Amino acid sequence: MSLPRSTLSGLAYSQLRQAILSGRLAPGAHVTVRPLSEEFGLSATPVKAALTALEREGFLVQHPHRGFFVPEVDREDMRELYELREVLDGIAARRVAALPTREALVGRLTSLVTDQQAAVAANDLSGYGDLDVRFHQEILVASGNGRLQQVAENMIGQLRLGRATSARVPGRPAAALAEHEEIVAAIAAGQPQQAERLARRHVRKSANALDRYLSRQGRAS
Amino acid sequence: MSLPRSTLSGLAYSQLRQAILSGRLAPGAHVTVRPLSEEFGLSATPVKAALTALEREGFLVQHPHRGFFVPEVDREDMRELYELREVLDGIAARRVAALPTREALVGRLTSLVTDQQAAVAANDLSGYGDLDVRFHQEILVASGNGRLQQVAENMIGQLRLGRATSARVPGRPAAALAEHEEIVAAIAAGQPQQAERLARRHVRKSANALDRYLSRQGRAS
DNA sequence: CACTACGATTTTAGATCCAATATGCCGTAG
DNA sequence: CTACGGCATATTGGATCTAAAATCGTAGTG
Repeated sequence: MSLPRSTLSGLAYSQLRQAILSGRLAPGAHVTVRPLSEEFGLSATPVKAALTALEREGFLVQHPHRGFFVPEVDREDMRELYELREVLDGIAARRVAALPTREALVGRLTSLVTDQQAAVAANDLSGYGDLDVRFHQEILVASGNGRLQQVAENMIGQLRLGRATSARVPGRPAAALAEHEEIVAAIAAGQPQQAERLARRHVRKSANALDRYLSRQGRAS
Repeated sequence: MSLPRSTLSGLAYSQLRQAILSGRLAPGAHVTVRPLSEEFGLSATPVKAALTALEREGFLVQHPHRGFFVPEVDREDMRELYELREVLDGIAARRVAALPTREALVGRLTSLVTDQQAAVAANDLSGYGDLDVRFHQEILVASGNGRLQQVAENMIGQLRLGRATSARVPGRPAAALAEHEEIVAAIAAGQPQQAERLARRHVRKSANALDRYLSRQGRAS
């Protein structure tokens, strides 16, 4: 949930969020007010408001009287985040599989899966990553539970702070794609329990693949 | 006079949060800055910071250029909140049932269940309600997932905004108590799957009981 | 040469001030 | 009697300014 765009605070909020998620403000960086207010052409007040809002969402951490820092998401944090995503994505899949009006959603998901196949075939990792995020977002939005959507998207955002993504793991995109197909099939068939089970397994497998990959990388370096 | 050892914003935050959750600031109320800053003996700045923080957590809603209002939690909101709580409490129960060090937790939970039996026997609804919150909080804290704890406690807080609680439903406390005992037994026995299943069913039953009760009340009025 | 104490600088936290916007009331016209 | 429009008021959103806390560099001492 973002602050209203009509206010300057809202403007500073979205700019800052973008800067953090894009990595322009690197994890560990000390975010100070004055350079930002100069960059945005604003005074300190709306920038501070944006900083406190982002702190509440986990995109910044605050040390009293020292300021705001971009958090460093370590493997333990990733474990926490994936553990939450597992159940959140699971309940979202369960819900949409029970929707009488899920026809249009299934169409959009099928189309996204097709695009994902093309991206995997072309070895376009970054493109696949974007499509993957959109796939999960479609399901979250369609779940009709605004709070669920908000919390899950926040977790996805925090995961992006740890620059590592499971799409980087060799062979993972192809496997994830097959799991996406299974999930869509369960949703289309109207099988809530199955959809939840598959969605949870999908997230769990992504988490495990990434974790194993990072541990290999850690030993290699 | 002793200055607050933390920040004044933090002071205003906890005071305000308390005022909202206790119902002193009723749902629908327009929360304005100046009366609060006078009541707390602070200037506007820390009060505004507290308001924006509470807005991010769902304890206030903001209309641009109009201000902050205490949200009215309707039955649809309660459905959303309980749906989330179901999976959050479920994963927490699953985690603690897999902990090798769950002995102390089981002791605390057993003691809480005993107190709950006393409260139910004495027909002390408010006392039971507090013990119920503490029961679920113990499990969340012990889960070791800080983000899970934070999100789940936020949902519990938002549920408290809807003044209705399942503890008010005739017969529900006794039933919930029995479910608590089952959950503790599954945790003590080290059965993660069973613990998750029972915790989810427990939340679902509370939600259903409350929803049916409210629909009866709605018709009666 | 290392360590500590002190002071200058930076930066946050808070207070106060100002402008822009929404609301509510009242009078007037239809 | 109702609907519309403008004026007065209240309240937010934002800017500026001050004070306090932390950091960093430097100099002096053991």
